[in-house]
Amino acid sequence: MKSEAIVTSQSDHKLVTIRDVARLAGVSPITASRALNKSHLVKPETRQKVEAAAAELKFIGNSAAGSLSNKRSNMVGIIVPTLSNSIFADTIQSITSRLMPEGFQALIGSNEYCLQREEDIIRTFISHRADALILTGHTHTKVAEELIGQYRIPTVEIWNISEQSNHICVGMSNFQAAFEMTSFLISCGYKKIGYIGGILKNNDRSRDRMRGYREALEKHGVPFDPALTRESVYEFASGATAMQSLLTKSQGIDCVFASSDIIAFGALMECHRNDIKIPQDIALAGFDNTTIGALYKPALTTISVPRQRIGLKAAEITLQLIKGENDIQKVNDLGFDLKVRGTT
Amino acid sequence: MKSEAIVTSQSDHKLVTIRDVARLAGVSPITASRALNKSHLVKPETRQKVEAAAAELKFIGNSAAGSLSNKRSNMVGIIVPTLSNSIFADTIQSITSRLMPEGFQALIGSNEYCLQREEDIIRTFISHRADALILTGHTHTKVAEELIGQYRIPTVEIWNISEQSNHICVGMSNFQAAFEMTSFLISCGYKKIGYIGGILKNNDRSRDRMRGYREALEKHGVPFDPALTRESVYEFASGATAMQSLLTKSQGIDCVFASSDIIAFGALMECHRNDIKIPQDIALAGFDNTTIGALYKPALTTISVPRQRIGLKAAEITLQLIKGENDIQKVNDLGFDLKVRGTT
DNA sequence: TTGATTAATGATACCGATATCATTCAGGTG
DNA sequence: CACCTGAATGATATCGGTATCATTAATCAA
Repeated sequence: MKSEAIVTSQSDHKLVTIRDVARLAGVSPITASRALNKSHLVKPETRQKVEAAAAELKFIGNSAAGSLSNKRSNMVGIIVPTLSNSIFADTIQSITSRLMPEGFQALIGSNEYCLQREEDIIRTFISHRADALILTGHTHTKVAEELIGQYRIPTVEIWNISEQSNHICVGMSNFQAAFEMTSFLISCGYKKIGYIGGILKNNDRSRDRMRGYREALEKHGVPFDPALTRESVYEFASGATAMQSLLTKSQGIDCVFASSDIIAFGALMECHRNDIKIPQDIALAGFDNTTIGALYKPALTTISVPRQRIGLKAAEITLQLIKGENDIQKVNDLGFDLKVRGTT
Repeated sequence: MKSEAIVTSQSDHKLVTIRDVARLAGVSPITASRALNKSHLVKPETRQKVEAAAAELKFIGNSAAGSLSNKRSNMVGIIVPTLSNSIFADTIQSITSRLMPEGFQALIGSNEYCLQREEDIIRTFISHRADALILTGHTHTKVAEELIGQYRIPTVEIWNISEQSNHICVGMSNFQAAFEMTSFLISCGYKKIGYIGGILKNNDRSRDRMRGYREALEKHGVPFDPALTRESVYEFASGATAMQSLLTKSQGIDCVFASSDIIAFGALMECHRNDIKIPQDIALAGFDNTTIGALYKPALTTISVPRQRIGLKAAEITLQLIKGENDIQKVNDLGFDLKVRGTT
């Protein structure tokens, strides 16, 4: 039977602390703490008493106090460019589902493709003393790198790989993938291949994909023509607009490589709208292998990126770093898959 | 000129604290604290000294210590069903963009449509002493409600509204929206209207939409026929499957109302694949007003939900609650828009 | 002139957990 | 039997901020 005082004022309310639990269990606070966290140090019988007391009081420990004392926040900061497309959401999902069971809370930030915002987010993550950071790509502000260094935050980069990076990275070669896709399109016999890429500024993934397109062309003796390229944000409508621009201003294009399925699908819609037959009138390839691209008929030729595996591996490495392990491979290439489907 | 010792061991490293800042600025720690947070309490000149010292040392305060002392974590917990579709991402985006400038960090959790997982997330949010919670919908476990009560966490519910809820809610009437859409479809002359809804279990939004569909039918004298309904998760492929099932097993359907654009678009793809003309052979309506639905030709008839405004208003109310304001409207109906477009 | 008021700053204690260093006691050893 | 060892528990200090109360000096009304 539980007696409960009716609390009239909100402010004078005291939350249950580990001392309350300890008192009810008849042990000292430290023993209670040990019983709840490092149970091998206490007698099973004691542990049960403490657990019963904690349950009875619906005790939820104050992790701020815990962090302050043991210098571990049990939080991991994750920064992605945006949440508004499911590509990064998948990665976040797999990171958190790996970290949560280990008792970590993910702090999630989106920088909206802005490095300064990323720096700000990193600053708040550090203020919360995140035990580790997971960042998208290699490109960060100088100050951000300095802060990471000064506060010694283990950091993992995802979605691109490079030997030159300051941090451990988990992903695939965006350059290589774009190179292979472009080479494939050339091998299909397409002569005038347009390109719709993401915004290049401060975005190593976009840059590497563009570079892959360009170098593949050049390797096969096709001159790179900037007039056949467009930049687009990762939105359907923007992809459609870019496609429209290519269709009107760059006559004779027989193929378009979009550096994201989102963009590609927007382009697809634009063609559909104008009764342009894919792939008969113009071929189309994407990047990322989204569900919608696979479902459309004809299905979109694309690069399959192991989004979930990137998240999982990044989480795995993060846990190792937090544990203090040092023998971790710096560049973790998880590969990609060229999915040849109906649009080429 | 800065002299910097080379730190060999990682563990003996001390982070800069406010005492270091205070020492460098020649003031006491509390004055330094005040200078950085409640600057109106110190002389401008002092503030500048402290700020200069903080900048010099690249000081980033430990918010765990701060929270512990002033009993405010400056964190707000947000739980959505999933991140894997952009609908909730938009709301999160607008919540965080309102909260960040006020100095709040969002804790984001996705329960994957599972109430028990929601309860677990709430528990970790409480352990971090989130100053407030923003939850999706009205349906939570009993324990979750108890914890929210015991720990007195101000809570806002989003994406549905109800007088019966225990909490302040911000959204629109999913029932009313589905009711109006169905009524509209009936007024168009469609005789046999199928329905593909989200999973009903533990999901008040799905239930309310289904109820809206059903009651609209009945009000117009059309008997509700369970054989014309399907449940689907919020994925393109699942919508396609449900559509396929309706097409094969429920002959004579002339219209389908899908309770989400994601589902509707999957259904659209299925029709496209089978050369079923929309809206000539069958009409189609969605819910949520996603960009892809608007872009497709014919564009999808749908319900426009003020996703960003829901987030903004929820953030606004959250801030008020944290400030201790009490005169807040309990039910905040932000309305919806019936977008009649090409598919009906 | 004096008491009152305000602005600016500081000393101390405290938030709630846990690291660290005792302490106690049972059981094993030479 | 003295000694050691390890298991279980406890006392105290500490993490890094800030609330609270105290102090000082300057301003002002009576």
